[in-house]
Amino acid sequence: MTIAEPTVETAGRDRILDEAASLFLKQGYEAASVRRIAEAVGMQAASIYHHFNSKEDLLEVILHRGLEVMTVAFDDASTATLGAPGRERLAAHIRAHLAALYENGPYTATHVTTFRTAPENVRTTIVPQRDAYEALWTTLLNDLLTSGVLTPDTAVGPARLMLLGGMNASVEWFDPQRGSLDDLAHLITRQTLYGLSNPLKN
Amino acid sequence: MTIAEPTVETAGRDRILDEAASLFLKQGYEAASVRRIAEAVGMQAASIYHHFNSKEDLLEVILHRGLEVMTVAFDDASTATLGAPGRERLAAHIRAHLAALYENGPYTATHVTTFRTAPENVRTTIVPQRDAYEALWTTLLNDLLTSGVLTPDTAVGPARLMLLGGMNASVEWFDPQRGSLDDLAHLITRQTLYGLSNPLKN
DNA sequence: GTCTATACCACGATAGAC
DNA sequence: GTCTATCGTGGTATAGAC
Repeated sequence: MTIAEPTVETAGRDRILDEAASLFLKQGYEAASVRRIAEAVGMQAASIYHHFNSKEDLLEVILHRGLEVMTVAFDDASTATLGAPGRERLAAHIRAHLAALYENGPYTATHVTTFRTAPENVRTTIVPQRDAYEALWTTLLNDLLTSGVLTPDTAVGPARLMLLGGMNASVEWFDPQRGSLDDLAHLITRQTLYGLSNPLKN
Repeated sequence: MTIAEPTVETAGRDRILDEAASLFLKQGYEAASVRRIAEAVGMQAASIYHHFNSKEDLLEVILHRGLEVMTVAFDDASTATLGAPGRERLAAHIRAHLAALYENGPYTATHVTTFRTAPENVRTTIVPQRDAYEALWTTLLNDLLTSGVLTPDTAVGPARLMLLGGMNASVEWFDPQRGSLDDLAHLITRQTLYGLSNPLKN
């Protein structure tokens, strides 16, 4: 075999990122030590520093990747529902955000749970990409408002914060091993659009 | 003055709890050191250990107090709306939970943000009280379902998780200094009951 | 009840061999 | 690219004077 093996050159690096993100998600950034991360990967703590300059650097890469997963999912949902009715477009984007949280590694869930208390310089670096993701949602909701899908008196800003907050909060209780992601997406879409009130008693 | 001064004997202790809860809220439990907490109080780190056995002990007391604040607020809302219509009762309890988060010290907000990654033995100690608070909400929502305020096909379990999750997630963006708590409560109540959908286009 | 002094340990990170 | 060995720091916590 003289043909080069199709090895992914970042395999070792990605392995570290996977384990680190999982531990940051479960224990929090400060509580997860570099030694413990290295143990999970199966190497010595010092070896981590061949791939990353610092523990903060590790977190920064993970937070960026979490946002990248969300953003790609959002864009995919957008192209997949280009001419579709407003309610379907919203449903697809909700489903996409939840898929980012539960189906593409721990990066997005880790982002969502660790960003608020991350070291300030790390947060500062992440903010622009984060603003860009939120702007995507603002644009989507504004479109739905303009096209009459949402009530005219909808405050788009708070609505976006509530919707994203509610989805992200599901990491506290939703277990993708036990529940169906489609069911969760359907539930959130329905509750967001129509609420819990009994329409017969309005 | 031979009459005893009405001093609160736990003032020093409460002072420590206040500063510790604030720092746990802002930086997370692990990142906030005992030395830093002591500095905020204006004493030496060693003095903290006259009032608490350990840093974990400090966290445990704070988490318990956070739940106590929530529970008292819930019960007050219950007695205040005893004979009231279902929608008003729901509105009052939503407002009460948000008041616990933003108006009675940092305890409830700290509980909500640090419980998930708290050391396991601490979490275990807290769980029963936490379950009791969630049971209060389950009972309330079941009442509203039985009395026809909520759609008959409402899944009370997920509805409770979504509602509490959405309210708790507001700690990431709501600033009680800048926004009105009544407005927030009204917004969440309205969105929970009726959703964002334009009723004219249903 | 608060202080000074300090024990002891785990942390992030580096040096340098292989 | 991973290892062993180690450095320096800051962490929780304790001892004992005042």
